[in-house]
Amino acid sequence: MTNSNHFTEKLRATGLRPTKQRLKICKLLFDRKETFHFTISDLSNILKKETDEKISLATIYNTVHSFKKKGYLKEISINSDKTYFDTNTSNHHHFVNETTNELVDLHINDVGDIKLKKSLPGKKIKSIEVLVKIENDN
Amino acid sequence: MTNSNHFTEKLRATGLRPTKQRLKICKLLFDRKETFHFTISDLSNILKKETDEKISLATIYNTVHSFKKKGYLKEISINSDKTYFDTNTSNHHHFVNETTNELVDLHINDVGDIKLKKSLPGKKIKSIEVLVKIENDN
DNA sequence: ACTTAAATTTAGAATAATTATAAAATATTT
DNA sequence: AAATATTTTATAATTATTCTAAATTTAAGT
Repeated sequence: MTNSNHFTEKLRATGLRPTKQRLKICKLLFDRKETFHFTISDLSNILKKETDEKISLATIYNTVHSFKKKGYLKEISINSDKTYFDTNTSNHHHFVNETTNELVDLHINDVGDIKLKKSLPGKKIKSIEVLVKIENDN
Repeated sequence: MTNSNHFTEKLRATGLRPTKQRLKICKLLFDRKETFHFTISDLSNILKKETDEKISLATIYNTVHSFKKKGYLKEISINSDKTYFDTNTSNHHHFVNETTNELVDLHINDVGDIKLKKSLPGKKIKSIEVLVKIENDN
């Protein structure tokens, strides 16, 4: 149960009580090598399959939002009808496949320096994000 | 009525009948120097004020979507809770002010060449969009 | 362990944005 | 002007998300 403990500590460290539901969701989201991009609906479906004791939809919303607030997740806006979350919270970019709606991470080092020749007075830059829209070759 | 005629032709040219409602919305959206960023709700509110004969919400949705389909408008995804449309349909980038949610265009020439060091086999790049998140200095 | 207080989960209601429907109005074609 | 196709409209339906308040669980104090 090393993993469980790991998440228990992670949650505690940020002031969240390690409940059954949160631990389950942590395992699902963070026990993987690859970045995971998902919608609430994706997550809900996976949980429905993988879990014997059902987690209510309200809890899934609550959990994802508190994870986001604590910095475990990032929200990404690719298209307006779906809200994606990303387990990769570092600065990075994305490919989005417009045919399939699939998302792929694009590492910050895989994009050359971005030179802005315009700036807005009185504003501070928080981040620069690149979205590469792709489609299947035909 | 040169302007009206102009829009009438524009609409006809793309197979849309120049109705009262569409002409009104055309004038509102395209009779301006600057790019206009708006949500359906913005547009609806402006129309409510500026128009004597009310345009139904369904028509506003229909019109914006057909304008988008015809390429008069671009949809932009900045944050997931608001759907913006943009009268600038050329390739360009955006600043988004995270404090105010305001959008500002960033011309394609104001961003240096973007070098991608990674590519996805079997995929064709359709566009590369940069989003610069800013906030007010303090 | 037992009690209390605070946090969390939950089902279901409420809200908000968008889409669907089908009748009435308008535009175009004949 | 009549016939046909398109568009507008009000309203209903749908969907995603948030709210609410009661029940449950967790953590802390004893």
